[in-house]
Amino acid sequence: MSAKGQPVTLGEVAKAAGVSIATASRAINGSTRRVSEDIRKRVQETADRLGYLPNLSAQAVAKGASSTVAVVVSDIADPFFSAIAAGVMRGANEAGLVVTLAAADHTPQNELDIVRTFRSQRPRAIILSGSRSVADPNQALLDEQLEAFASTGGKVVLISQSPSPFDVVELANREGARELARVLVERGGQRFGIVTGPQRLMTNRDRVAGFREGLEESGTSLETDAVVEAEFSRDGGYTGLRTLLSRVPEVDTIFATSDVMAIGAMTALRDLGKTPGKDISIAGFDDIDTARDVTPTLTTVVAPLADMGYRAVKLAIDPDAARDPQVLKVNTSVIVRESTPVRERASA
Amino acid sequence: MSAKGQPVTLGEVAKAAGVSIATASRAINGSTRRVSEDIRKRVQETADRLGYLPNLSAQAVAKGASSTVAVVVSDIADPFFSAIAAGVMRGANEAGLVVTLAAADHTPQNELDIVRTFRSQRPRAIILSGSRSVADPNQALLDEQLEAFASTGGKVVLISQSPSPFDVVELANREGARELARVLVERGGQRFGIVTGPQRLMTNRDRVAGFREGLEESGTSLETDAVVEAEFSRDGGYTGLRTLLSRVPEVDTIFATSDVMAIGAMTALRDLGKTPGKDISIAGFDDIDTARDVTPTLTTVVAPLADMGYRAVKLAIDPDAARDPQVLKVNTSVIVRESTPVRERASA
DNA sequence: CTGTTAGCGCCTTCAG
DNA sequence: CTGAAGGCGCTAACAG
Repeated sequence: MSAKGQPVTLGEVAKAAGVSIATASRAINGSTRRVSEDIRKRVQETADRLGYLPNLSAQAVAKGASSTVAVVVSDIADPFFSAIAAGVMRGANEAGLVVTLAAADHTPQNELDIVRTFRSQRPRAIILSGSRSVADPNQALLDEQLEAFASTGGKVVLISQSPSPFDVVELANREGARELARVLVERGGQRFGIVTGPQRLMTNRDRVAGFREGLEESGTSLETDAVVEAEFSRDGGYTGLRTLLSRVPEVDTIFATSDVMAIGAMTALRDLGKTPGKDISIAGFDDIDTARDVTPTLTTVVAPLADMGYRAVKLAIDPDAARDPQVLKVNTSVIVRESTPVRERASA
Repeated sequence: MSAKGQPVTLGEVAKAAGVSIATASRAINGSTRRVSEDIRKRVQETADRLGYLPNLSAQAVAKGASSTVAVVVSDIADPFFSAIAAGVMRGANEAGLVVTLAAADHTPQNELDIVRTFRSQRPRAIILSGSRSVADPNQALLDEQLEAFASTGGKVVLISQSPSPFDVVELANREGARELARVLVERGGQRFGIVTGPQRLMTNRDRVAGFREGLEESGTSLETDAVVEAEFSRDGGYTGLRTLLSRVPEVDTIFATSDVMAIGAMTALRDLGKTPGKDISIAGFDDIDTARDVTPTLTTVVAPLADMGYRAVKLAIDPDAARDPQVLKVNTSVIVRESTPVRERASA
């Protein structure tokens, strides 16, 4: 259609329409469109004809505010984070915002670098998803960056754990795990084991603590060796389960602190010649899509991940910017599937 | 630390360091840093002290080129696309580029809107992933947008099918499916069935055509009713399989044109009282992570998805911008798992 | 090597 | 309601 060239500029549209550049601006992108209707139409038409598209960067410099929201995830290929990202993108889309995404790859240092780069973009908001760590040396530096961003008018939303100086969308990890424990006891579980990700991540701490509480409330308890810590991934679930079974062979019900780990654990069980959902019950946390596609289908705690992402955006663009930091607690529910059949009590 | 305020600007750094704004620019962001070492150091130090971060938007306007690469996916929660996105992000990160992402949600109209928004961002490149459709009325409009983007110096890379006026990263769908067919015949398959996504998508066309070829080369063929079309999703796989079995009950081996569909089909099989990998063999395409976590583990055609995303970025930032459009063919390989056991030939 | 001077594309007072 | 002028933060010639 056209040879190499430069994008059409607002000035060109103005000239072609026979109006000033200011009028063109008001006609096309103006917030308070106080422009006579016929001129507005004329300008709009020539803009369309010329294929004019506003330059967002230029708008951002001029207005001092961009239309971008920046999101940090640990790993976009992890269904947990991609579900959150999907929700964020839906929310951003509704608000006419552009999403920029970066993966920290489970490395605090990367997270720090990413936030720095994001700050350079002057986004409207930065959304961080991923568990908070305890005693992370980088945490102070990260908070410093976020604080600085917030102090220059940026919004920070954490999909993580409170307390925090910023808005937080917080999953009811503890409560969800507690209810799961109760359900599993009701279904006849007696000897429990846990395969968990690193305890330095609050998510894992809370889920383990909650599960313990639920057990105790049901009059059961956990043996000392029955909690195995491994990588927070499918392979971690696999190795973690083997360790667990070698230490406490007689467990009948296993809680993995994420579905991804649970799925790895189920494969490990099979490789040990045991049938998950029959020889041993197993449950996870998150309710990722795959949970209903594995065999047996996986009992788990439902976390409305996409919804959490969506709500994080809503918090981020809340017009009442000067309010106090807010905590949005997100509730969970337990869904029982085939992996945790009702079992006979040996001594009841 | 600091009260509400504006971000630190280059001008402030310059003043604090006692140099001109131009020198500060050269010292910090200058490409050809022809600045005396001691001044450079001094400027850098005061920049750090003040917490200066360059304004990317301003840089983009001034330079007339941004440091962004824009990516369109159909659905980020789909493991197929999130794997590609992961690769893109890795590549972009290596090149110091920022990634902006949008989901078209399988709707051509959305895709068009997204590309328009992306054009406004003036990204360095736009990467489109997702199959090309045949006879899509929006296709012309989309191509027009992309053409316009390219004609103003933007790079377009398609993770899709050739031919195309743009760079393409193309998966060997046809060849992969053909090899899969051969393997399945070798393992004793005799009555084949296919569950496919919409034939309007080139991806499905090619995979079905290739599978057919492979069968014919092996002296087998497909019955007329044995190809069922359904939605290109897990649920499509589920319903598609039921239709297939009701039409041709005696099939012994099924090819689903994606792993996601295959997984839905496996669940459907079980719901019909049949055991996948025993009563009926089944295979998919893509090798998403879940393929090795389902039971039985899924035989499939490996598509190096993350790698494809990575390579798409590399193509996008290829310095030799003025070269002819390039097609990067990506090879596949078949991986045999439990879902396709060797079976006895009934009549051999 | 450094500073001065123009811009980049757009928005936004401020006059008319 | 419209236009002229200044400015957003930064880079890129151009002189010294």
